[in-house]
Amino acid sequence: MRRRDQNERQDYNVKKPPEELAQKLLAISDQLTGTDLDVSVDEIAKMADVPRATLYYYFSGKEDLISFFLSDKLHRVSVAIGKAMAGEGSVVQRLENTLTAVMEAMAEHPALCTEMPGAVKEAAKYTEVVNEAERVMLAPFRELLIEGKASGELVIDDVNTTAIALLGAVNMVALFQLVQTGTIDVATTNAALIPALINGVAPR
Amino acid sequence: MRRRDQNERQDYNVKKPPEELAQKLLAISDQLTGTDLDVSVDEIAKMADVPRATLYYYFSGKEDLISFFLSDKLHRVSVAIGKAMAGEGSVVQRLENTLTAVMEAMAEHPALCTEMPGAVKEAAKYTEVVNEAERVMLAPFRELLIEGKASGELVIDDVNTTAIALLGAVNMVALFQLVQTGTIDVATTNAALIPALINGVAPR
DNA sequence: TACAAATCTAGACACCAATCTATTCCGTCA
DNA sequence: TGACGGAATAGATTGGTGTCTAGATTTGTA
Repeated sequence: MRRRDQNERQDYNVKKPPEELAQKLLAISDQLTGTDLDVSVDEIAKMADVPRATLYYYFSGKEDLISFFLSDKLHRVSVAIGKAMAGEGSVVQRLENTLTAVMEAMAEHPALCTEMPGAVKEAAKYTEVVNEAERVMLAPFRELLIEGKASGELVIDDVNTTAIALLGAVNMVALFQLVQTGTIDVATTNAALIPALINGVAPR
Repeated sequence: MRRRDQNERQDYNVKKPPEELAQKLLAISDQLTGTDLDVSVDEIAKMADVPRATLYYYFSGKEDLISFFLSDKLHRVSVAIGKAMAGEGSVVQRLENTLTAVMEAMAEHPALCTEMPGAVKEAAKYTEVVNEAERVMLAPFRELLIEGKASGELVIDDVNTTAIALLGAVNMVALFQLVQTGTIDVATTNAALIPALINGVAPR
């Protein structure tokens, strides 16, 4: 699907979709679990009861449309994750809370864990979404790690790598759960996952 | 792209491609880094100098073709990973070696880290590949964890979840490296990643 | 209200990729 | 040797994205 190689087109949408259209689209957003390639623009148009031409009027293409959905999901979870990160408690406690919040976000919006690796892979196309994901899901980890490293509450070599590893671990575990069982059992999964991430696998 | 919903078609290839065709295909396998959607069947056909229709004669469709490539890559790395797992040293040592081997595998065959999450997501379509990935990349971790848990060399709650988390961490770190720098610096990355996974982030 | 500008939409089309269908090729065997 | 059958392939079909244009509708404003 590399049709943009020559004949460059704008990757971003010039016009912002008006509120009403945005509402209609967001209303069907949750039905789009396998958000990426399984749904045609035509289907989206039908579901939202919007002419296809209108979608192309407001969005520069399918990628832009998909980005809109993913961005929405990221926005919706950003507050919870931010709260977990900035809340009360020790750094370790907040790190645990944040891991939980991310897992909950993925449980609630499966596309976040099913599509994000694909978006990262094609970061060139999904610049916006990847940046946003970085802000919402990765930055909190990184900041906690920085804080913990500074205060001695955590022992970390490379903060950035470690943050990515944490997100990757949560993402993959969530993805497996999702594929195998259809949903994510946040409580049970986190009980197994978080200690492994915080304490490692070597005995203390 | 859901054209197979009704009118079910066989997901697997009935005929095995003859040696010559297989050779031609595997010869171009390494040029296919972004293996999944970026390459059309037509391009594969041209690269391998084979008529498109012939590919459809031997493979049940694009997915089957992609699976063929991914399986090949998995086979090629399975020995190294198996060796790391079954080699000399303590469980922790072997776990480190295995983590390194997986990272090296991804460095050598980027598709393994870029495409695997997508394949897991669509496990229904990529049954074969996912099973193979499970055997090659996940089972080694799980077995080491089981062994370590039994011997007390490791402390683990849920072996399965932890194994997935390890793979997810390696995968995501590799993916980021790949996207950001174009290659994976195995030595440097592992130096930062492995301690975090083995020892966790909390101080000892 | 009436007109103009901005916004939106229908419909047709160009293009590309995946896949199916019907044909050709070619070795074997009666 | 010629008809059968599987291997291989050319060409057509289908479905989806993205483009374009002319008209319809809404909005702003005098």
